[in-house]
Amino acid sequence: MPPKKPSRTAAKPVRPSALQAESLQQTRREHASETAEDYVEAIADLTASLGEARVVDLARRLGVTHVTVNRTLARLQQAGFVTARPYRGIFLTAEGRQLAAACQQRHTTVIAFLRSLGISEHAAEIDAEGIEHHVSPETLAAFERHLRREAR
Amino acid sequence: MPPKKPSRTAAKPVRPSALQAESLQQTRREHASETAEDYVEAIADLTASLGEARVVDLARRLGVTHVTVNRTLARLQQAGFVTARPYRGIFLTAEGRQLAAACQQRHTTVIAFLRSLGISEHAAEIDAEGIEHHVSPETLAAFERHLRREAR
DNA sequence: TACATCTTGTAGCTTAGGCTACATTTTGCC
DNA sequence: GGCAAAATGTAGCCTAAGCTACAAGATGTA
Ligand SMILES: [Mn+2]
Ligand SMILES: [Mn+2]
Ligand SMILES: [Mn+2]
Ligand SMILES: [Mn+2]
Repeated sequence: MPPKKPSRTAAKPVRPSALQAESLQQTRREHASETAEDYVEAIADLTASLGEARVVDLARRLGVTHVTVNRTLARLQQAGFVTARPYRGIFLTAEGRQLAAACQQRHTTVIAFLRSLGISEHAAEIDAEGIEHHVSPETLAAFERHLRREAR
Repeated sequence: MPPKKPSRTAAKPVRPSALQAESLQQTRREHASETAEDYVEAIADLTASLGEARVVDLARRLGVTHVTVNRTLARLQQAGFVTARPYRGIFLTAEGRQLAAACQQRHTTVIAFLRSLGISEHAAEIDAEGIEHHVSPETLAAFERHLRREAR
């Protein structure tokens, strides 16, 4: 017989499709909030070190043009994370500060966790910037647990 | 004096902007290849279990409509990862199979690593789907090292 | 063989996030 | 105060990735 006749009436795949679909949908949702998270975190960092966040500073730090920053800030304002008046600095709302604090904390934890595995500072910084947005509360807790165990 | 007069002549921020910009740019590059990776991996899985990958199967597994699958497949064909003839199944090129194998391996490693930290199967599956694309070779090696250590 | 159902394809819409080019406002400095 | 440079804003372009609605081909079964 020929090697593999595709049976039209689906035999069960190894990894269930429903679970992978759920995972991918969650990943897409995380990507949708990722920009907001990186922006508020950057704004909080800049405000802490410079007293305010300006469009150019954000553009430099985020690695995009000031145009991209401007349009994104408009959305973040709509979403209630920042306040901005034309030609003035950018500031976080209470909601924005809360999100920023959570993101800063998570970012720090992810980097510390990667470092604890012996990963170089440079690679840890780079990988953490992407990984952080896909770390569920359960996984974040496991990272913290591992760090506490390491500290013993 | 007022609390914080923003000095226009940038004092050095805590986290250097250049490093964060580099990290974010790398994250965006990873997102650009993410769709291709998830697709070839799904095509390989389906081909292994069903003998071929069809548009509907991919749509179900990826959690999107068949329209989205169709347009993405056109791009993957352009990129040389898959071959497809109208109304026929989808198949990987040699390059596609190579990418799929690497992604399957990495996916497996990431899940095993998360499980080894005590994370539940469900959370591990979901988080791995996002995390996998942001794991550099150095970090992947660290995950494997940790798994070998655990196995002792 | 006919026909209903399943599958695949396509037209056209939306949003997000990049960009260049150019206009306008603010700021620093003489 | 005036002016150049810096910062900010805006118009308009691109691509990716999602969608609904509809068209057309393929398949299985009566
Ligand atoms: Mn971050
Ligand atoms: Mn990030
Ligand atoms: Mn994935
Ligand atoms: Mn991601």
